[in-house]
Amino acid sequence: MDMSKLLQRGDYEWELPKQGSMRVPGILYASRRLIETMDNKVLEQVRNVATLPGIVGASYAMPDAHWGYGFPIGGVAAFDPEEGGVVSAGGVGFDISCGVRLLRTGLALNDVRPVLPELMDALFNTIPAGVGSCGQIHLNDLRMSEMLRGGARWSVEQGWGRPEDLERIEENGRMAGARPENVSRQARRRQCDEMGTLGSGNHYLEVQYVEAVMDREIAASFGLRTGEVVVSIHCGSRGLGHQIGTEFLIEMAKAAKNSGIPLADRELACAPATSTVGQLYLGAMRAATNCAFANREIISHLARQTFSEIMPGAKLPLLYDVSHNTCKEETHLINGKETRLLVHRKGATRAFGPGHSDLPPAFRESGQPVLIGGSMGTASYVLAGLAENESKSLGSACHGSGRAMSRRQARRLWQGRKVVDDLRGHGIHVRSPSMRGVAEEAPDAYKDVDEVAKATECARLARRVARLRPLGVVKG
DNA sequence: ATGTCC
Repeated sequence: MDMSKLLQRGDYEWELPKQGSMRVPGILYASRRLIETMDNKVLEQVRNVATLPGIVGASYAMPDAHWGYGFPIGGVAAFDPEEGGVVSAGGVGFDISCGVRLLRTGLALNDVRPVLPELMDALFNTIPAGVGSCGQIHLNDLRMSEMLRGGARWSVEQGWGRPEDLERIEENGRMAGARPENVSRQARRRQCDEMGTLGSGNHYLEVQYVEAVMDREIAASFGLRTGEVVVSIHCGSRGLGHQIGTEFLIEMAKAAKNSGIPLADRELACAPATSTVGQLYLGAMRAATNCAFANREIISHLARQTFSEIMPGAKLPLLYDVSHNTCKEETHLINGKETRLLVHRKGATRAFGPGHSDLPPAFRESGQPVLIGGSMGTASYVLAGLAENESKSLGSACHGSGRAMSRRQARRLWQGRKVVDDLRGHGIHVRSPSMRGVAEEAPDAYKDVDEVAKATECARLARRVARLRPLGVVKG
């Protein structure tokens, strides 16, 4: 990255000063090394987002930021609807409400290792993965609407999940304001056989163990102990979210033009939040959020069934489920005034700190679990939100290690089969329908997750709680 | 991310 455009505000904070048509400055949180290796495109996209109507505070980039569609992945931007603020489909991302959840198992590493190959085969056979994968659940139009309105609550009602999971999902597993009637026939059709499927790309189910605990008190309150096996699930709203994103990008391109919003990049397509298109998108996007919540709940149910067959008595309680591709209505303190905002987090995780009123009682003292997915061969992290991030990043943190290179570049450098064999040599069992997908997801195609997690803590966005090591991966 | 170009 061209460092000459940035002012260093702290060891882990960099400002892109307001200039030209920018309405607010850009703020990037990262170590010098992470900033240096970031694509110049990230800075350009942070700048572009800062020009959009109604943006408040700043256009933010998290330590894992990289180049995305219009908005950077690892970007946070909030807009005030009463000041002409916009909503943007590209600011949410194609995979609406993509997110991570973490299940504890109560099992020790040594109990699981002997059955690991068998366990991974069973998980791979039970949980459909890959592009266009279909599941056992088929939804007609009526049930589709119920799912889109009910989210994870609907899954639980159908018998695919447990009632006690719900308070451990953002929004209690059901996003209010969902408008199933705003979801097109095409989006519904793409989703009708895809519930309970993982999808492709960077989506996965990983069996991991707690390798190290950084904050003993919070780890204990989360029920995480060194050597315990956990399961992480990373996926989103599948074909439905993608279709909604695609359709509304077109509608928003028109809406921006009609509303006279100048776009620095056509990928920034957006509509005033109070406009017809803006409201239609919010209703559809919230329905897609419920689809993602429902999907992760069903996948958890399948994982629980599989575990109980191989490890009788294993319960797999949910620690937390949080999205990292969202636009949410939240109240934040802006210039000393409580303001209702539309907060876009694209490849960024909500990370509310201790005492936040939106958190369930279980996390009021610790702050919200922040689930950070690494790449296949490296680590994942559990962090906890910090109250001081409210004024820094509107209560947000990073979402993963972030890609360090394009998929095409990764395919040129590695062969999927060899990646699987290398990981097997490190004790990690990979199951995937696509060796091409595995090559694209090779561990070295990602940034160093340890450095990203450290920068997130040093920037005071979240506190590191535990480091997770993969044992087995089902990869889409 | 994605019925990876209806």
